[in-house]
Amino acid sequence: MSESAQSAPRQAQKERTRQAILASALELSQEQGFAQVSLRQVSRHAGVVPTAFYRHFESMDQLGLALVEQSFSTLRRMIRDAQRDPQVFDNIIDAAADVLVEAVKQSKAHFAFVARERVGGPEVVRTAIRHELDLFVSELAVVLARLPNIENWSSDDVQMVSRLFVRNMVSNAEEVVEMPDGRPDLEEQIKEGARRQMRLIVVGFRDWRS
Amino acid sequence: MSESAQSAPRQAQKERTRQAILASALELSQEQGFAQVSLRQVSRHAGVVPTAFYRHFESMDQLGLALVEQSFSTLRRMIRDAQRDPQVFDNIIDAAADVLVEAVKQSKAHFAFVARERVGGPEVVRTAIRHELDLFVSELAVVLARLPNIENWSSDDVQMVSRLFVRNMVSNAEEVVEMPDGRPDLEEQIKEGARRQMRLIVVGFRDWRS
DNA sequence: ACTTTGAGTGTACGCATGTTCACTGATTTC
DNA sequence: GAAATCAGTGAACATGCGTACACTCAAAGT
Repeated sequence: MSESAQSAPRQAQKERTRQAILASALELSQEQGFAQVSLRQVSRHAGVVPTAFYRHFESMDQLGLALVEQSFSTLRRMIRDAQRDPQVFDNIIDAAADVLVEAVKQSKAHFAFVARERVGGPEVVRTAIRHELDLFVSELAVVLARLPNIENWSSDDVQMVSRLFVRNMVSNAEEVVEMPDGRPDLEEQIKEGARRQMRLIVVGFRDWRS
Repeated sequence: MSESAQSAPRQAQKERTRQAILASALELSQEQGFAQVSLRQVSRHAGVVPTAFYRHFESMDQLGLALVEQSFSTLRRMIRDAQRDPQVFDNIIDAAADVLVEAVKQSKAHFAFVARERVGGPEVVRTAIRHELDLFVSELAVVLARLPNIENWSSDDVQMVSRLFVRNMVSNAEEVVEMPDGRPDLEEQIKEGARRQMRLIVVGFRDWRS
């Protein structure tokens, strides 16, 4: 390597290439789905020869798993931030809707990846995503269980609400992702939809348990 | 053609081959997703030489669209039958849960196809599925609007409930599809989950509108 | 009877793919 | 400053792909 970053320490340059490969795979996946992206396409797009790919990932499957990890670390940061937000205690629903739409907007590509590959990806990737989503449901349940109106619910009920919330999140992420660019009005509409659906879940639950 | 069906009338034999191609594509899609299935794989599996494929479909995309059509005709038959069932008037929710699980079990492959290719398929297929699902939401809304407890709701509300029901149907179809074979206990669990979620939607809606 | 039609065949082509191997040369290690 | 390391190179391969083309030979049309 002599032109793009001459004096980069070796490890840093390697990491940069690794990120270029990850970013390329993520971008190419958006157009055709991860499973249709070839090792050569990714390498080409990352500005690297196909054989160099193997210095970073054993196979395309491993690349896929790395993308799953990256995507969920984004998601986890989102829930951790939301937990610190005092507004969440007053009004989970509006907060969640805001956070969701904002997070999806910020890292659209990662959400798109999860939504798409959850059902459409190679089997190892699908399995990994399912596992991460299950974990995420449990983590969200912990957050929800601390909330004022919920603290005396059974843990099964909390788990179910959490599952419904996550399912909703995935559905709405799908919608935001499939949304044509430059239509912020639609985005507001989706956010409003998400809000109403979450309210529905909470209201329905409260009434049914009484 | 001389061995497999010597004296078949020409048109009938053609139709039979066409169905073999459709069935092959459906089966192969389950393992790898439709987009990874090649024209040659389908032809091979259908017992036909690759070039013969073109006598039936212009391209793999067209095959995909034919599968979408086939899948939704299954779905439509299901809703039409359910509409005749008097039980539906008494208890939409249990009826819907039964019908859903039963229908999915009967034509698992078609539901799997829709659930998978809705987000993971080639763009033309995705678009077609979205369109069909939108239509289906509207059709279901018509059915729902006739129901006793719903007849005085606004049509917007009915449309939204219908959308939530269909979203739920897709989600649950995904679960049934991803379900390991020979575990009827899980199936009952999914059915119960679907029932609870639909009840949630109806209860939530009723209470919020008052 | 004889001609036309058209579903299915077989060969052949150019192209993209995943993986192999021996290599280069700057950075790191000593 | 010599030696070792290792990210990235470039040529070569076998394989599977979509499609073009000329073909066969029963069934359908006359």
